[in-house]
Amino acid sequence: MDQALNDTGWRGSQEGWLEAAYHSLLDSGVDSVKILPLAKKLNLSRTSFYWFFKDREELLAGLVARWRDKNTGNIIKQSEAYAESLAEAMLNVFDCWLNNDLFDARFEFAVRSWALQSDEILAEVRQADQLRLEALKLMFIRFGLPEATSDVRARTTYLVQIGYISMQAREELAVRMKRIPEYIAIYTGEVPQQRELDRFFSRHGYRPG
Amino acid sequence: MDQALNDTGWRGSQEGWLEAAYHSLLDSGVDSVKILPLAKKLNLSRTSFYWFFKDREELLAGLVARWRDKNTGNIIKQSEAYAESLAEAMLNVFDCWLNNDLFDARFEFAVRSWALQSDEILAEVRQADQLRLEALKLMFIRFGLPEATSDVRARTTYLVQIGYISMQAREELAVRMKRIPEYIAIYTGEVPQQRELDRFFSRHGYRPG
DNA sequence: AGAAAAATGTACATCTGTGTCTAAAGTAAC
DNA sequence: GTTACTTTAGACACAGATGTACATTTTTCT
Repeated sequence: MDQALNDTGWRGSQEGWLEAAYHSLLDSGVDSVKILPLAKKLNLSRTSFYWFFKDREELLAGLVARWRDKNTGNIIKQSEAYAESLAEAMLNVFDCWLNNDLFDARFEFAVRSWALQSDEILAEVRQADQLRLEALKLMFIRFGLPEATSDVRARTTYLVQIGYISMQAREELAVRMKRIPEYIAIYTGEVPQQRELDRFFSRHGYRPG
Repeated sequence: MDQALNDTGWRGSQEGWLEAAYHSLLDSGVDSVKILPLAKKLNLSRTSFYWFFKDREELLAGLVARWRDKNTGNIIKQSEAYAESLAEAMLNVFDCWLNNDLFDARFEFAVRSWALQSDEILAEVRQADQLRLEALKLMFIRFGLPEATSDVRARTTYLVQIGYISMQAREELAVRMKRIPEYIAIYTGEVPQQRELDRFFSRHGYRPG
């Protein structure tokens, strides 16, 4: 049987197994990340896995590292991006929710579900939450809101998104975009200017109409 | 070995297995709901399970039924409860988030995580979300808000809570209560009156100060 | 071409879980 | 107390997963 080879000239690789594990995690949760099924998907012998990883634990650790590297960091970065108004700053953060390269929502949900059965993962998730909330709160404070208000608004912003992820909704871009101005109004208390919205829409390839 | 007996004079029962399954689900997710481990916890033979349930599937179906009966319904009921102002109506809904008898947050999260690996459960969750959002939206409309605004505010209210659940935070009642007035202000656009807050605090056994 | 390294595959031992069949024990009713 | 019914547990067959040992193939380097 012909097999696709990678750069190295070999069929398997650490990356290959990790990638397969990632997809399995997103589709069906941690408990589906098992070596035997992954081997079947990859058309490889189960045991060749052990050449790249010590054991299943090491594979799972690789997944966590991947999540941490990708999702934590971009929210913080976006919350610190340049903006002339709070509404514009908020729209910068919203980039995360619409651009999968900045924030991988399905990955996020899978890891949070995983936290249910692992204290180690729960600790990771809690730390991520704290860092992200802190960054958002600072954004509100930077635009002059009082501390208590900033705290609750940061929570609202963040939790709505985590909740949305948890709903596992699959909605059209247009549907989500139509709600954006209202969300901005609720979160920031100020109505976004048309040019701010236009800039936002355009960078997400959306044409209102 | 002495064994606790139930009303019927027997050690096991459908309820007993279901209750054990429920706790296992909440603690560690669906995949932990296995007959063998449950039997160990209950100090019963694994096989006596099959006297009460056809198979594992039937046990899981029992869990879903329990979730549907408990969590879906109370949000709707609270959103329809009598209130003189939107802020007061909102506080009625908030009862759910603070009273475990009205809304079981951990159960909710466990079921949502379960939905990741089962299309059947995903459909259940989606239906529940739709019903709850619709009820909240109607509440806003009842108090005179425009439709689009009502929709997004209903989402905000609901999603913040789902997000909060997904954070799996364990916070003091006092910490959560301090944020309540801010949340009400964000969600409804109006500041709650002191007597409304006092009524709310008192029914949750909280004394500010 | 031959040697070394990298990767794969087969066989084996073990563990955890499911579900069925059957014998035994416990409970209630007469 | 005997009988009927309910519940429990032991034995068996089977499936899927993990990890190790060892032989084999494939690629790279010289």
